[in-house]
Amino acid sequence: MEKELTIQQVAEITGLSPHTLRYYERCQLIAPIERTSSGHRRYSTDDIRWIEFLTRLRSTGMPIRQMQAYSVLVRQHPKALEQRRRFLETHRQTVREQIERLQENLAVIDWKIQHYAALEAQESTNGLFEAP
Amino acid sequence: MEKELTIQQVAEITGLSPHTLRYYERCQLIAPIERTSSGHRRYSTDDIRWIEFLTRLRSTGMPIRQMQAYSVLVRQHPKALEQRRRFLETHRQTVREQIERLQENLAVIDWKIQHYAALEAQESTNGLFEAP
DNA sequence: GCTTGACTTAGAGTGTGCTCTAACTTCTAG
DNA sequence: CTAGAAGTTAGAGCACACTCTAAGTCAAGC
Repeated sequence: MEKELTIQQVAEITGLSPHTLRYYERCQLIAPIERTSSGHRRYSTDDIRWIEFLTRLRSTGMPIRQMQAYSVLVRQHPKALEQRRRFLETHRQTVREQIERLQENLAVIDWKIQHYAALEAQESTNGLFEAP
Repeated sequence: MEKELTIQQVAEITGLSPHTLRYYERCQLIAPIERTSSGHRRYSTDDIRWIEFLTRLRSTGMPIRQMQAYSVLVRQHPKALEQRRRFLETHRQTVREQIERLQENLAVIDWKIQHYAALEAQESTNGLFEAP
């Protein structure tokens, strides 16, 4: 059940490079991964799940420092559920604000596109009148 | 009508630092700004408008390189409306995708928060049963 | 047994987008 | 007139998040 995956396989699954996977482990975003007798990493499916959640935090703009704090919290205080929840709630709020700002800016870009389209239309109409 | 603003005033209006404003000019995101006889910059309201649009592109994740390309297009080919529109349409698409990804990840974070809340509730219920 | 390719480490290097420094000039208020 | 605040430049420095290098070890197929 608990598949043991190589770093290369995990890289393919998660979309992170082996370099980045090792880097995340060094930064303590990931707990020390199991090793074979020869020192090669073998990832469990739980590890994959954790890495996948990490990448969600990352791609919602959470800095490495904060991810570190959360990772340490999860590993060292597994029973501090409320603290974890609060941490995620805070992040959720920043993500919501991020989305809102993006939508505002998107609206302005939309408006500009409309504006250009209108100018283009006007231009071609003028063309018609100018060349009877 | 055309107010002439100092770099400090523009910094306050736009939220960019004077350093960043000079940097943007060096990178050709901004056309060379008018100068007083002594060489100090004086920004026009049109300059402000342009800078404000730039910051929208920036905060929707457009890299400086692309902003450069767009700026040069606007300045050097003021009549290439269709090209500008296409450029913005392309960017609009990437912003939409960005928002979508954020919303997906937000949903997962939401789910986790719910999950923690449920565990917390369960814990306190157990507490009730354990201490009659 | 040997080759080829994947894995290991510590540490250096890279790209992006600012951000600051130093040395100097200029403006402004008293 | 002068102090000090604000402006100028070229270029150096910084924070972040990777990304790569070098030198070596290990594993799998022939």
